[in-house]
Amino acid sequence: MDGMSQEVSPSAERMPTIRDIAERAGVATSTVSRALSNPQRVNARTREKIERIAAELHYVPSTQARGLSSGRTGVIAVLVPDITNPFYFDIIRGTQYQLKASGYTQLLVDTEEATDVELDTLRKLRRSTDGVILAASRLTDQQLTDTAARQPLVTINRATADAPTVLIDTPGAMVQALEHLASFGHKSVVYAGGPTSSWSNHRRWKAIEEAAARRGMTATRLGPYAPTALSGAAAADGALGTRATSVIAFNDLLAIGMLQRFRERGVRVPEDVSIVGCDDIFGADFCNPPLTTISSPIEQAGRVAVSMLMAQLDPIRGGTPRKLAVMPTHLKVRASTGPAPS
Amino acid sequence: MDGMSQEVSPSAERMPTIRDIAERAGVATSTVSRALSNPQRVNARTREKIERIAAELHYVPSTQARGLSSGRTGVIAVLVPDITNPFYFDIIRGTQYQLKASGYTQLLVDTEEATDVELDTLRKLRRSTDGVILAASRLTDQQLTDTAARQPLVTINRATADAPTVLIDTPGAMVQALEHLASFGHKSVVYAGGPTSSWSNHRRWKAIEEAAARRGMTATRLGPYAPTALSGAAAADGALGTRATSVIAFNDLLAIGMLQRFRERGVRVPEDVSIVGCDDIFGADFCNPPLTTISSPIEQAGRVAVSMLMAQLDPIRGGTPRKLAVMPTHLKVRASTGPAPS
DNA sequence: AACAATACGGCAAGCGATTGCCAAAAGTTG
DNA sequence: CAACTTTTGGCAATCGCTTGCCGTATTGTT
Repeated sequence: MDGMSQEVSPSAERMPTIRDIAERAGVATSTVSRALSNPQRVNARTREKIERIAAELHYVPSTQARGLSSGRTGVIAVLVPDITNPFYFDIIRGTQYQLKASGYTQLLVDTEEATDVELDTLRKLRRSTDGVILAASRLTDQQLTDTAARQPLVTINRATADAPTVLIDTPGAMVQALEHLASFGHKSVVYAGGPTSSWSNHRRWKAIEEAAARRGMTATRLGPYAPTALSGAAAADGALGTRATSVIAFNDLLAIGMLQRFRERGVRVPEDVSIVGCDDIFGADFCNPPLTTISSPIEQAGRVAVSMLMAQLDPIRGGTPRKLAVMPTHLKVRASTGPAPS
Repeated sequence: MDGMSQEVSPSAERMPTIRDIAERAGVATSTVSRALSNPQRVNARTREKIERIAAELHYVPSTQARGLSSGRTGVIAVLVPDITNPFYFDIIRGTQYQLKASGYTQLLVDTEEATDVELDTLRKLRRSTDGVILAASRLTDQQLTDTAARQPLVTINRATADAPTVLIDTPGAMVQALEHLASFGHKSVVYAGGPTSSWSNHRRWKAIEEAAARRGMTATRLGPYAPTALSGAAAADGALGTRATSVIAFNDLLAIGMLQRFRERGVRVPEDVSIVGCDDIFGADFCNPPLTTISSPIEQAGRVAVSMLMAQLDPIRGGTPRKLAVMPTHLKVRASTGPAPS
């Protein structure tokens, strides 16, 4: 008995390498490498033998070594401003799903709504990823251009000339929302704006401003507010100050926060004020009242972003990469909007 | 002009390596390596010079190469059963925050509530990560033991003898919930159970069963239900069949789904039936009615898990690793619970 | 002043794969 | 059957960085 020599610490036994396999199989390491990652390059019998031994040894290739020599890492980074914002769940879901299907690993990073964190992360990731998907980037045009020149990139909800983009057509739906409100007799609307550095925020406001002008409605812009339920209180109070009868919020988080604040202050929704959110996040359907909001196939946006990135990484198989994909949106009418108070 | 030779594709220019820096600085690569990752090992003047050159060149070390030679990857994987379940947001937030502070990169993986995906991921990750945090693992005890023997591991909400664990004391709060219901005169409670493979699920039921027995209440177990709002409909219908006056749900997702279903069916909450959730997720405070639920410092659980893992990875600095941390919980009473119908 | 200790930098051997190049073996063809 | 092509496998260089081992240069100790 030599039970004393037992090793307890994890990963004590050295991991098998292609060399171990090569020795056992009586071939060179190059053959093992080919058998495992380029099967048709090697004789079927040899390959089977190698595969069997690899399985016996519980061989797992080292992504590090593979990446070092091949130049590819098999990792795609997905950067989102705030991981706890439910809007990004579905995007993340979509990218994760599609990346997995393409044999890539997803590296998820929360950039904390901060430009410098985003920039810094991007820099660090340049070496260790094959590409990145940038959701709702807070970067300036110049920064984005520079970044796109340095690493394969796809943006979501942020148009650039330099990188493929997936756009969710919320501005289009904002117009629908406005018409919906107009049909209820609302003459005035306030837009509870999001972060100044958000590109979508500007687009949404522009769309509302224009559509309101066309319809002879008064549109007021408030904010910026942080895109969180907490900020909803400030936004609600601000909206009340304008005496507008309806509000469109930058996103559902903000809208839900406003809903809560209105309730606290005894303002009835939709009797006294109508409110429209944006994104149709988790919770929009069960808040009180359920929120009229702008819905879109967000998970699909994530999937599309991945496929655009894949096309960029492998231009041969991917064909001419699409430079722009626009996801359709539609207004989902629930109970937070109603006739204007008379 | 030789504008023709311009390269357009991203990452066209070769990335600078320590060799480039070494040449420019007139030192050996080993010195550069030390200056950058072991600063006190090299003379201050040399180091500064190297750092300056590195900055000029926009040098980014290759994590691949670093990992290959050092054996450490700087990556910690966090595995969660379902990335879109809001419960995990805060955990993820917590781990992300703490990992970043410790200089690690977080690799987030969704195991799709599937044991085999979990196992497979774990295997692949063995080579490419320094450790893993396993939230609400669906593995069997045996599988968990094997895994813990192979790679540094910390579990959340799943006790093992073989790995440090962070437990959220929901069973304790279940007792509180039961007493809360009892004080309202409820004589019967149904537990809308979660996935069979969930360890927490069993613990929660055990706690309820015992506490109910002590108090002379009738406790019925229903399920298993998928821990999603969608399954809430089935759970609600099931609960109605038992004629119990109160229900405790496996988690808030399920509880919120039940809330919606009860509303559809004209069952009033809490007048006809009281309902208690678990986790206090995003949405629990603004659903209709706001949900009485079990709350805990979840983000902190994530942070604690990371620090336990760090202690495991570096036993010298980390001191004797704690094997168990229990996060306190408490009942958060909102409007979904009330007096038993007479 | 003689000796020991310490600081600093270089050499070179890896880490575990991939891959271009080459030679031997096997298969084709007229 | 000779000449040629295709398969198949091996050799060895690389990828970029870390690190053990050594030789000097510098500083400190009696």
